[in-house]
Parts: sequence; C-alpha cells; structure tokens
Amino acid sequence: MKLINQLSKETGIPIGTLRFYEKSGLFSGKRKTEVTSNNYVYYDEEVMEKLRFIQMAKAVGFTLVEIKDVVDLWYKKEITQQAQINVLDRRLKQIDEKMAELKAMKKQIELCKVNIANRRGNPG
Amino acid sequence: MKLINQLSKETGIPIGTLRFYEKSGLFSGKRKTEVTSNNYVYYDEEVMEKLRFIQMAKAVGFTLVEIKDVVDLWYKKEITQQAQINVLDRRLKQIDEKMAELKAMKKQIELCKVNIANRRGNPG
DNA sequence: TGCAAGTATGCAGTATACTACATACTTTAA
DNA sequence: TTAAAGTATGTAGTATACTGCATACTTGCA
Repeated sequence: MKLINQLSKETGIPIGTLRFYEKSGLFSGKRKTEVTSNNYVYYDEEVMEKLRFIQMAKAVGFTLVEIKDVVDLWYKKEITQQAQINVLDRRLKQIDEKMAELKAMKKQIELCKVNIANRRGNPG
Repeated sequence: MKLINQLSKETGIPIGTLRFYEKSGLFSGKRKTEVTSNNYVYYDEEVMEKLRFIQMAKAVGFTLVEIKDVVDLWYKKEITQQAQINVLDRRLKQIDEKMAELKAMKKQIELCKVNIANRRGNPG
C-alpha cells in the first residue's frame, strides 16, 4: 500500500495531477480504519495499473472521460456484460483508427524527409 | 482556390476552428489583388493538405505547437536541412511511441473483454 | 524536541483549444 | 432589389486538464 507521494514517484505523474484524477473519479484509495491519528489515503497495485493505463491512453489523445469509461468497468459489476463489451469495442475501434492515422502520418513525414534530403523541398 | 466555407465543408472542421488555426499560424490563404470590392481570403490545395495532416495529428494527441513544427518546414526553406530532419525525426519517434502505446492498450482492452466474457470480472 | 517534509482540502489561476457573439461589409439568389 | 447567406475582425466565454497557493494537521529525523 502506497501513499500519494510514492504513487507520484513511481508513475512520474505530479501529485497535483493525481489528486485531480482521483477527484475526477479515475481511481481512488482507502483510509486505514486502524489509523486514527491522521486521514492519509493508501493506494494498492490496482491503482498503479489504472495509472499506467491512463498514461498510455492520454499519450495517444484519449480524453479523461473516454479513459474513465474504460477504467470504470475494470472493477465495477453494475453494468451488463454487453454494455461493458460495447464500451471496450468503441475504444478498440478508436485505437484502430488512431493506428491508421499514425501510419499515414509516419508515411507522410518520411516522404517529407526524403524530399528534404533530395533538396527538392516540398513533400506534398 | 477555395473560400473558408468550402474549406470547412471539405474537411469537416468548423469555420471558427479554421480561423483559430490560421491565426495560430498553422496555415494561411491569400487575398486576390485583382478583387478590390472585398477582402476575402482564398486557400489552395496546399492548405487542404495541411488541414488533413492537422486532423490526423490531432486525432493521435499531438498539440498544435507540435503540429506547427512539422507543418512549418513543409514549405519554409529558412532553416537548415539538418534542422528540418531533426524536427521530423523527433515526431517520428513520438509516432513510434504512440503506436507502441496503442498496441499495449489494445492488448489490455482485449484481455479485459475476454475476462468479461468469461465472467471472471477483472482484467488486471 | 523541533523543524523540515509529507498529507488533506479547498479554491483560484493558467494553458490549450476551441466556440460564440457582435459588428460591418459583400455576395447571391429569389 | 432586398433579404438571406457569406466573409472579416475582434473580443469574450467555455471546456478540459492541469498547476499553484493557502491553511492546517501529521510524520519522521537530526
């Protein structure tokens, strides 16, 4: 069980950002009832997994709301199995679209590089 | 040569957003000197190419500044050849990183789906 | 023991990327 | 010809995602 500072150090996400994510409902920790002197919050490995997922998803342009959709059904059982699958399928489709876009961008940039190397300038 | 409305219709980008992009220096049109009755701005195919690139890059989480770095050297010759290559290489590296992240996300989400289908709940 | 460092909470401020609104002029089509 | 639609410009407002500051209490270490 980690405190917020450790969470921050291990993920590289600033504490302020972590608090913002927690307030946004992306993850949550627990207080230890046996500790009465303070109200520190503790986080488990589940939280670390979620944070690593959040970092990946953010890096490829998913919004916090889109990420929350997925992370939510990670551990919740309230929605139906089909509803869960639907959320995941929607995100999988977006991932495939983003991959196609990355491939197209890569091709375009590589072409641009070749053209620069050939001193012809414009990559169109 | 297209007017802004046509640009918007062909790309699906709202006019307000296009004006914002143009003001941000992502692209620019030209006024026709032979037309004196108005100051309408016309855009060529070069602009359309830039817009298509902007759309792809935005979809995979690049910022407008990162996009501008690339789009700028599309048609400018002021910076050295090596500086141009450097900008492109930086973006190519980002693209590879994003692709790896998409692949990891996809794997994770697919695993999650399998686990839901198996009614075991948690995909870890 | 005392003080720096860590934690919780709340609220204000910032950066990025739009989005809407107001004004004024131009073009187009009934 | 006149009203609707298009264009230019500027300014203000909004949404998302942080980021910083202030306050107050707790922990850990010299």
